[in-house]
Amino acid sequence: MAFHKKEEFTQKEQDLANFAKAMSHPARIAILKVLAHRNECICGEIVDILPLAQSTVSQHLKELKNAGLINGTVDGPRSCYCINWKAFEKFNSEFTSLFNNLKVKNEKACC
Amino acid sequence: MAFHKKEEFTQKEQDLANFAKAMSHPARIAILKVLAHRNECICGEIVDILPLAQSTVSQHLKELKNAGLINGTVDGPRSCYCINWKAFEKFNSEFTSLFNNLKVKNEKACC
DNA sequence: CACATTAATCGTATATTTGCGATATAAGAT
DNA sequence: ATCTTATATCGCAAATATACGATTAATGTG
Repeated sequence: MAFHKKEEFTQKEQDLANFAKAMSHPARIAILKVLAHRNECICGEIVDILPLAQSTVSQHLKELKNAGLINGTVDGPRSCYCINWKAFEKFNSEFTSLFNNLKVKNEKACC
Repeated sequence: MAFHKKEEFTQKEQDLANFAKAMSHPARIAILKVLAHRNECICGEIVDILPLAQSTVSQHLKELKNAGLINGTVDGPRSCYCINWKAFEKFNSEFTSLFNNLKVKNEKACC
């Protein structure tokens, strides 16, 4: 990278990119899926489900948490995670506002 | 990575992750924005707009094209790109189907 | 034909991500 | 107090991503 130019873009562009980056690995998609399909929060069950080592899963969880996609609370020796729905709503609205307004008129563009 | 485990996940998980990866860089978000806001296809105007070298922009365009987010046609010495709206629709529906059904009942989850 | 223009590709340096085992931490159980 | 269980963190190796300049390819222009 020589010197990351990411700062040269707008904050919104960076935010969207960061959100996307958090979801840019199948393991993290799988984690989100597990979390989304439970009413209760999960802990290490994710480790059993995913084909990854415990430390790797922990790292993915940390990244999802850093990106704000999930919330996590430490409960003694075990941790509890769940989806941060507000973050997804924010992403969804920013994502669609970027594209959806223009979709109709551009549908039959040149290429 | 030692040996990429990405194949161990479902195809849908990989597809979603790939889509997200394609959007995981602010430069690529910016490119998509430019393409979305024009009725005509653009070529090297993107290079003028972005704070990146021509070769770098070309690389980002290639990644977006490989991921199927944009279409591109070579027209002599210049190239013409535009958004692949169908891909975005597919992503949007898969993305929302992953989460939206569960959103309402989980809204007030534990953490 | 020589030259300018536009964009892709190659080679390379550096940064970041992914993954794991080992270790540390924090609580409950014995 | 020691042991067990559940997780996080550290340190490292390998893979990918990011960025750029130089080069190449393709076409139009003088």
